[in-house]
Amino acid sequence: MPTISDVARAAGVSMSTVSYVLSGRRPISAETSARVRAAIAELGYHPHAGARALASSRTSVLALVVPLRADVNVPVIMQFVTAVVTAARRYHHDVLLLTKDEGTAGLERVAGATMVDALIVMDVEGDDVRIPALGRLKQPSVLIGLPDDPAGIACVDLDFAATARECLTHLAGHGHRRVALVGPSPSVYERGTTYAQRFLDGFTDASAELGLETVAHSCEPGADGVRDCLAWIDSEQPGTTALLVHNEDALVPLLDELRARGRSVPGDLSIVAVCPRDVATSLPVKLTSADIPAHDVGTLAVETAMALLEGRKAPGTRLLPPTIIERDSCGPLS
Amino acid sequence: MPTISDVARAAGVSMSTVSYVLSGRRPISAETSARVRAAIAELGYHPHAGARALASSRTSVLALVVPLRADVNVPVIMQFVTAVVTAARRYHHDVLLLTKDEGTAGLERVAGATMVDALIVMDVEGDDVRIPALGRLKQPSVLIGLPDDPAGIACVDLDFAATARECLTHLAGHGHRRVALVGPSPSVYERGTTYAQRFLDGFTDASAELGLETVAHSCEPGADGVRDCLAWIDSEQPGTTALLVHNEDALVPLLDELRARGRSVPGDLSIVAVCPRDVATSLPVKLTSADIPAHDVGTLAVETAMALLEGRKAPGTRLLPPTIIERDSCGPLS
DNA sequence: AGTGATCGTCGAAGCGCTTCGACGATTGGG
DNA sequence: CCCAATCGTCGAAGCGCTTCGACGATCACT
Repeated sequence: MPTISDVARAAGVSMSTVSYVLSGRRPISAETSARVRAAIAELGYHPHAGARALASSRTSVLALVVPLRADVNVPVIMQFVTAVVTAARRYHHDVLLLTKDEGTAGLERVAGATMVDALIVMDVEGDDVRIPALGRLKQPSVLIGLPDDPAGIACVDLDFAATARECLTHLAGHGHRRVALVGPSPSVYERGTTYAQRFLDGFTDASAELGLETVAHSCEPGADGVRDCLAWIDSEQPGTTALLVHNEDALVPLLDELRARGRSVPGDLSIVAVCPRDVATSLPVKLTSADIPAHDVGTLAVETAMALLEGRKAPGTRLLPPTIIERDSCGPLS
Repeated sequence: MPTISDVARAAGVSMSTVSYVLSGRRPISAETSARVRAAIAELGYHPHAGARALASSRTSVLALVVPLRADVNVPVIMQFVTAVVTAARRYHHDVLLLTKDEGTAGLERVAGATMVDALIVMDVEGDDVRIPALGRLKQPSVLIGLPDDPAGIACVDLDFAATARECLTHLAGHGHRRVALVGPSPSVYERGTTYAQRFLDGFTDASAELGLETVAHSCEPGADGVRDCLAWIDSEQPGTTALLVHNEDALVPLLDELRARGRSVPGDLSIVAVCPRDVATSLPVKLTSADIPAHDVGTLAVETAMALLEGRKAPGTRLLPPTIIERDSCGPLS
């Protein structure tokens, strides 16, 4: 492995000149620069990441903390991950993957060892113990999600309250007056994952504003969970004409069950789903949906982290506005 | 941030003694060791990863290259990823996540910069251009999958040929003589992902050995793909009594379609699926399946990498034996 | 009692890089 | 035409750690 001094020797310049060619932090003449670059290519030189980190106290690595749990749709998680990795690469950064189950210790380990420049944390809970820990680190961090008290940490997420509102408005616009919310698994609420609560709050508020009759219920995973949830809705609010489904994994069994009961979509029942595009379009009925912009949120999280690293931009909370995409699952009230 | 010399001063020893306490590479008296540990805890000392990497040329980081493509089931990919991360942590290593779309350049970048000690590469193709590139690196690597020519690189995977054989044997044991293979998306075959081909080869061989009548067909994603595939099978081999499904994403639309046609499982048609446990058990019919042991494969990949790093064990190919789990989708021929 | 080993510790070299200060050579403005 | 600012480059000082060689002390055998 050639070092920077091999390159310097080959190009007939000093080490520092090579360094400045690479970093652009001082002006270097075009000829020198060209000679250095030629030497670099010739020798196949790669700067040693550890040495660079030691000398500059910058690592060009971002930590990303992902949940392991299965109660949130796995492909959605993966979309966040790939968005973060892809965006990080555009800023010449790599991504170190941590799992949520390491908890606070994992954050402190990678931050304390100066393995990363910044941290991005997914699946934060309302009263997440990791938030005070993040505050103590010398690296900046960005949350994907919105805890009760961000304590000055930057947050990025979809505006779930506004999303619920938009969905209800859409349904109301089609004449629906009785709507039920099929929520995530109860474990998501219990865990204090705030997106579920924010969606529910938005749902409740908008329901009142629009003068709708609504009920809401969580939905256990699996076909049984869906059946129970539908049964609950039928008994609690008979005559429901539309479902707002905030649960990707319930969608398949839900459509199955409705077909089994002979209830057509959107003829007998309208559905609006909250899910990524690809999920909405891969089902037997193309679902009218509020998009989960995992790609945008992940990208924005990286951009926020970069802004923080460059010292610009006060951290704050960025909630992306919802996008409703009309497809085939939402009809007028018959 | 305290450094090792702060710790040394606080404990009244030399830097090297602190280092030896931490690494255990030289004997240190119990009292000294205790004093050093106390100082470390007191000061909240964390060794600087870059400095350590520079001095020792070891990073305690593994690279993991994941596919971005959607033609292979995303939750399965995620299972590999979490298995690798979890196993790596047991060996005090972290995981740097790369995406396949960076190709050879990504490998060379992280390896050239000495960011990682070893690389684990998922979704390798038959004639994968990354294999020669991996061979040129100074770090060892492990493939999850089996290329045409591993060129001396260690490989870990499920034995897909044996899996196909076991599945057919299972079906034959239930009296089935006409079986159809519902394969992955054509793009998986075209891309040269060998697991699909190995499964098909095992299927073909076992079919001959067992004297079965069989056909095989790839299956495009979505409900339409499934319908086309079923239509092809019906016309090509009427009287097929069992399906061997090597395509997680086809499972849901397949069961839908069969129900729509009024064909009961396993009454009219038996199914054996190749998929992870949780997929097999989350469908309306609990599927008899050959397990995709993503967790085991990921773990084994990490263990192989560690063995390589420690210089023990000649690299080679480890194919895990299949496990068939009987559930409710496979019945006797009626 | 003599002699290797081994134990327990220290000091120093060096890993490969960034960055600061210095310095001669150019510029540009007044 | 002079002075200050800028350009282009060099040398050296670290960044925080591991590891090698050295050395006195202890130990286990003869």
